[in-house]
Amino acid sequence: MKNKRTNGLVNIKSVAQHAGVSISTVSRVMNNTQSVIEELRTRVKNAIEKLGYHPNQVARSLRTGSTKLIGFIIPDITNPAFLLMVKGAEDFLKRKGYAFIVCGMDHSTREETKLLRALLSQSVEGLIVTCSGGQNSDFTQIAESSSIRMVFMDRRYENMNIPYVGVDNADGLQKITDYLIKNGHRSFVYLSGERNTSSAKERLRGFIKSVKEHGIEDFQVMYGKFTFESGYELTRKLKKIPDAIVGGLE
Amino acid sequence: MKNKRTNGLVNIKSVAQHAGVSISTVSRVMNNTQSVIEELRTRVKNAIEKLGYHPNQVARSLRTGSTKLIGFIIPDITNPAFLLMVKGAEDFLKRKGYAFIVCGMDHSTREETKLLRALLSQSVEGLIVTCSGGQNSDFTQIAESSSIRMVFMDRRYENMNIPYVGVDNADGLQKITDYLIKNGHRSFVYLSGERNTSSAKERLRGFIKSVKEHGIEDFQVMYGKFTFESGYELTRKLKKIPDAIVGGLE
DNA sequence: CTGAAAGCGCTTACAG
DNA sequence: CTGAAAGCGCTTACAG
Repeated sequence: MKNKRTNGLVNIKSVAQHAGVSISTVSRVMNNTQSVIEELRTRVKNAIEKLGYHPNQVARSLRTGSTKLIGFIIPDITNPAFLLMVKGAEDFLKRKGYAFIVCGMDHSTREETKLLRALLSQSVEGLIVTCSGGQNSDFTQIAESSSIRMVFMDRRYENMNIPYVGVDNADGLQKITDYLIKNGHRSFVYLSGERNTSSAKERLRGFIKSVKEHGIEDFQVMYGKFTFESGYELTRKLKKIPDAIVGGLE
Repeated sequence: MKNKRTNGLVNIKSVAQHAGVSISTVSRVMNNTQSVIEELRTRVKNAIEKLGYHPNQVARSLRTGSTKLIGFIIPDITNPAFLLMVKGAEDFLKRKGYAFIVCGMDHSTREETKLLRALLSQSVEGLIVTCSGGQNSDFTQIAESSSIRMVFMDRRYENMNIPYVGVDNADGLQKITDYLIKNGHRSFVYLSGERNTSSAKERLRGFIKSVKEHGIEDFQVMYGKFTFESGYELTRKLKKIPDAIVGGLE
């Protein structure tokens, strides 16, 4: 009943023998893919139950090409902001029978490329990516030549023709800044996250648009990272206190 | 060059044809598992490079029984405390060529069992588990009959003969409480996390041991969850303010 | 409705 | 050193 190669899982053959049917029949009962007469069906079900059989998903994947595996690539696995987005997807896809490979690449473009390769080797069926920076030509090339299904989340590589899900960063920051100006603030400091990420660029664009439209000239842009610590450090460097500080951080 | 079943990945056969060798030779070059004469070796390497070949990990897994996949089961994927532990393991195992399936079970025992089943089906080679509560008989039974390699992290099921990595909760809380008593505090409120988890029990034990040893009788234990919010709510319920509040939370 | 057979893409004894 | 063949555990045409 135990087998080293398969983590001790019983295989379809042993179920078939135990039930006195062919493996085809066992497969049909499991997947409900063709009708099987009641008699055999119950024998198979009993055997499955008795042996504690669970189908080997690796073999199934190889055969069907469907791994039921989705890969996530995010900048930092310990940042709750990213994990909340992952959880949203997880709650939905778990019900569809998918499992997840979540990988952090520590904001590293090289690591990002390595992860893409690793996840492709694992034959993930789809990939959700919050990318590391402004561009990554290796990543782009590999992804495009692989025909993997993929979607960007929160940040994207703009030169790639890949679907993207994210908030309207530019509009959000513009509205925030409009609001501050409407309330009488006239001098600004803007704190930006990693300057080459799409989200940082879009947010800055919204801020700039607002101050320009209102003819504000007293503003300064500071670049840091998408962390609380970075916001703290940047503000400590301030020479003079502005009317308002706008944070385009995470 | 593209193939629907394999996400567009080139297979070993096409590499072999392109290089004019057998697939055995391609495999040997890739895995460096047997010597191959220079001439063939370079032809294979060129073919691999040119076609952008990456071996299908699913097929390799089925053959070798080694999926290079480690599963994590943690109570909540959005809680940084758990993710920091995951990251520690990740940093190490990534260098060994392993990928990760991280799953949150929302503190649900039923979900925990489902995840175990799913991860076994995916043929993970090992499992790292921070468990949901004090016991889960389905979980125990499935795990034990599967011979999966497994280790508990931070919390464990005490009735299982499985390795466990965690801090010495009892000793820690005892020292904290000793310290407070030494500094003159005489009345205590103890805030506990989910009362049936091993970590909550151990911590409470350390606290109790300390107060008993010092003959302190003015203490009260309150049960909540391992969250900041829970700590807040519990303290709001306090009728009178003690000398010290001891938090056995995360 | 059922079973025997082919095949998914690899690795690895086996024979030469 | 190399290739042809078996086999990992499934699914799915194919024949009956």
